[in-house]
Amino acid sequence: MPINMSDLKQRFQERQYKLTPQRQIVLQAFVDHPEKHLSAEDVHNILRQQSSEIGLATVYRTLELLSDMDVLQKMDFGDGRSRYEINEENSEHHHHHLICLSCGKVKEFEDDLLETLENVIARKSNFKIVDHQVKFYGYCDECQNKCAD
Amino acid sequence: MPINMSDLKQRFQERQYKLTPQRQIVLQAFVDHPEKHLSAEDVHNILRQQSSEIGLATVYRTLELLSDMDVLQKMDFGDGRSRYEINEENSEHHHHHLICLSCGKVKEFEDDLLETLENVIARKSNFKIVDHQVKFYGYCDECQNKCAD
DNA sequence: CTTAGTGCAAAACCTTTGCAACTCT
DNA sequence: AGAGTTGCAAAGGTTTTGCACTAAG
Repeated sequence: MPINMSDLKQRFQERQYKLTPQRQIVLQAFVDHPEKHLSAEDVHNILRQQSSEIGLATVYRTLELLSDMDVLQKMDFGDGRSRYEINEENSEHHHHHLICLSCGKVKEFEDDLLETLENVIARKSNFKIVDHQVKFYGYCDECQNKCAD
Repeated sequence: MPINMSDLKQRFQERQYKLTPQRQIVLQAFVDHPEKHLSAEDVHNILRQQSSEIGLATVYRTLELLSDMDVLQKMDFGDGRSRYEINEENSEHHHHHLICLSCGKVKEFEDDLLETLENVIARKSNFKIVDHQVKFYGYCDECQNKCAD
């Protein structure tokens, strides 16, 4: 269960934020599109298509707010816009992103090995790590077959 | 030795690029500022300060060109602009970036452990990895001491 | 009711592009 | 000489902001 609704309500209350319909439908867009990395415009389009009118500025403000609350995670794939995905709170299992340099698709890869690395870093450089983001660039299965680049 | 000048000349010739003074001073800015992650504007300012006039558009075009040539590596630290650093060709030893969530400083950490992970991924998901970028978010030594956040 | 949130349009940024002038090779 | 390069200004695209209006708690 990715999102706990009652817990969410509480986290809004704590900060005296209001749980408006706009904020709910933005979050719903991410629930409806798992494994996607939606940009602000993506979210805006999804909501317009389902006749849930919302201003683009509100989308931006909501994405920032949800990121600050650690409900979403902001990320960058080098395509000139920020993208977001739901932040799994049981962050026991991290996943990494495999970005294909040929077709641009982004795949995910489950892995926990980085915990080890985090510990090494914490010890060696006295840096208290709270999160990480890993991107691998390469060529996906399909593109490798198309042409041996 | 980070940059081999005669090798560089050759790589320009191969692609019929010209080794103009502008391109040289942009690259020089990175040589003069190791361990920094310069943005286009950073480079522009550095060059203006040393009275090496250059157009900002040229800086952008040069940074893109040098990235395509793998002389520089483009990266994103989430501050709304692209940053670049010299791409060590003896890429035997990778380094990761430790980004402090409090003061924003970026430290580097040398490490090779990720090779292992790359092999695991290549086997499991049939993805041919050619590069990776790892960012760790947390709190640096100084900021940990200032306040226990 | 009171405070926070929304929508719109304008502004702010970073980055790219068209084009005439220029310069490496 | 000729192809590639520069600089400037304008355009493009994403994100932020000011402000009057609206709605959640």
